[in-house]
Amino acid sequence: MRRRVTIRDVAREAGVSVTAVSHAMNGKGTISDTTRATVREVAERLGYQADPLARGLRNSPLGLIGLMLRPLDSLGTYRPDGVDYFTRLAGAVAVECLDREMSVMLVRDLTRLPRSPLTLSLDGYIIDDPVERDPVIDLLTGLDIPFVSVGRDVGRPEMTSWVDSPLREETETVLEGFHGSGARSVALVTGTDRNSWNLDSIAAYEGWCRRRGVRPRIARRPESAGSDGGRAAVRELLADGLGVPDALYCLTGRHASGALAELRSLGVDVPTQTQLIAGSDSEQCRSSQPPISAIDLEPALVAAAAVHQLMVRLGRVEDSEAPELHSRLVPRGTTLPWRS
Amino acid sequence: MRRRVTIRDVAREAGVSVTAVSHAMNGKGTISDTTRATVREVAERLGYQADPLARGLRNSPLGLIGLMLRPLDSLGTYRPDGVDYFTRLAGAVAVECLDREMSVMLVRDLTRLPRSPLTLSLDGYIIDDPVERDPVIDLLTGLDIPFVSVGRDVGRPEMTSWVDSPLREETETVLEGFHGSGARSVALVTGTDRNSWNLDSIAAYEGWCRRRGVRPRIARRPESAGSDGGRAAVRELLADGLGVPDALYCLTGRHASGALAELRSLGVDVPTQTQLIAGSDSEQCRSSQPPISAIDLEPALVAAAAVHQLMVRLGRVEDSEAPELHSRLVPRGTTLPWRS
DNA sequence: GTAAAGCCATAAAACGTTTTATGGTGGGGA
DNA sequence: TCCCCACCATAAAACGTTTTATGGCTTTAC
Repeated sequence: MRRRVTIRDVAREAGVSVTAVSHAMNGKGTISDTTRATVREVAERLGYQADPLARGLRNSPLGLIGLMLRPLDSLGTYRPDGVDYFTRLAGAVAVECLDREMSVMLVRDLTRLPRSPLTLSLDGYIIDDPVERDPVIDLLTGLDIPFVSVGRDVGRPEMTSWVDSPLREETETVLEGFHGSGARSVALVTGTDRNSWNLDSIAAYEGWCRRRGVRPRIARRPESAGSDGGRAAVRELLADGLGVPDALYCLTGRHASGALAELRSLGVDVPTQTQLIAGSDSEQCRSSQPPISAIDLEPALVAAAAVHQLMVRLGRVEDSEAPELHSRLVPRGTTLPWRS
Repeated sequence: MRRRVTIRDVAREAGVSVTAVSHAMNGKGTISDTTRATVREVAERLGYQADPLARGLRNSPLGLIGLMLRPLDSLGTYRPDGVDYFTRLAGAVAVECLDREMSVMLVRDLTRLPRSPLTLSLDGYIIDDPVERDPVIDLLTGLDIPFVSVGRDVGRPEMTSWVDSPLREETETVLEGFHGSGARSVALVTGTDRNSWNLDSIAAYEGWCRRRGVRPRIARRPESAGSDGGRAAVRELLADGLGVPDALYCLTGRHASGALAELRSLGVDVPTQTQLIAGSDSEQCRSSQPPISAIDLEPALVAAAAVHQLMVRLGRVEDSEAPELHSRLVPRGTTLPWRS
């Protein structure tokens, strides 16, 4: 019962050689039409499917790609409380793959040994938020494994295999929204990972400040510091002698929730005295008191775009235009009503 | 560059046989301590890792489990709009696995040929919401592949390898809540899939009605009918001559959003005339007007429990107690304030 | 002093494919 | 009649492991 149908069973049943079966099934070699038909018929009847492991041993594609969530690698745990962008992205990628007759597996940092099995045999990779000059990208490049990153590797301007949300416009939307509702002093709280998510947002913020004549106020805290990091960031900002900012843009949801708590415990009312937006929606944003206005990065769209581009690189689909990416501001209780 | 380090390379370098290397690495066979140490040292130096494909050919575990989302199989698409329980579950399972040095891949209906490659070589499976006497379970049982289901197979009372939310208590909470806020006639809208999610909820509902002396009113619509199904369910309920129910419990979020729309277009005010709760939270619930009160099934908890139990079955972990499951009612705009 | 019992190492088979190289048959051209 | 070639089919090697069977060498037991 345990035993599966092998190519030998088909060969015996069809009265031909193993080679004939292989050729008939894969359309290679030379074989007469009638033999091919017989073999295929027998294979179908027996429910034969080539064992992908045996096949993979000879370097055929497995129909399986890998997904690496780099921020979780550096975080150390794959279950950070209150962060759900990653689970949403992973689920969405999986679903995108299924619809394309492929599968996806989630993979840890490839440069950390021991690697989990199979990882070097996958057909391709999606790398979410690579760090600057990410060693994983060196590894994949060296092994000739195709990949697409979500977010640029900021240390490799020449690389083209990436997709990303329009960070610049997002930042612009947030800052202009703040400004439009009267906020003048707008501060930014970012993480410390050197990925495009942090660096591009900072650049966009600084550009906007320059154009608007606003003095930039930035606090950086490690992503791993969580809400404590957000609290500390607020204290740091308040210590610069420029007073309480009118608005705060925290890239990560956990920083935002810490920042909100700190502001309130300092007696600063949100949103009337200071408005707050998180750059990445999460459960913590939704369940804070008041719930934090946030940007929904639409991981489903990101996944669709990334998978599409990877399929192009794998030659499984022709190079059509990729789905457009855009994110969405979800106003909640930490922003004043904006003109929409 | 492309070529990986093989067991033969290690053997040559260490001056021993291939067998010796295999035994040294896997702790099997008989080998002296000194040889083992040498081999391990060489393997480490060369960065040797056994090829999982070659290894799998001999039936060793791949470190990879499969996840099947049965409702999506019957739905036909893996990307149903407005349903996010599945992506959340998939992501959470992935993350749970990573934290255990395993990987997970999402897999389509195994009984549908052609199967995607690798699927029959996986170490184990998690099957979300199996249907009654699910053929997939027959297949896995026949192949001796360990599995855990999320939700019971209602046709196999003898099966023990499952985890589930406390559906009975959930239903009880919802119905008692309705009752406590004055609702007397409480109707139920379910799907038509014969899984424990639907059937257990119905049983719990009927039991409650009996105890409370309430006349049961149930409408069933296919899950695939989406919000149109919800609209139709409401029309069906209103046609029974018992008037507008005081409260409605719709198991699926899409049915709930259709039901809400239909009620409002019929001039029934929600929540003052009829209250509404969805049994499974989703984006559609959150973005309806008004947002629909819903039960968050806490897919992260479900995933943790399921993965834990599967690891026990795989013998990768001793049989400790599994994480407790519970879900959470999220009150929004379609319920009256309840005493909490 | 011999037999039995470890101990250690290895050769070879097996896993299920794909691919390369080879062979056999029949037909057509010279 | 002979040779070459096209056409089919197959044997065998290869992929990188694990496992089984075997054998030589030391000890230990009697």
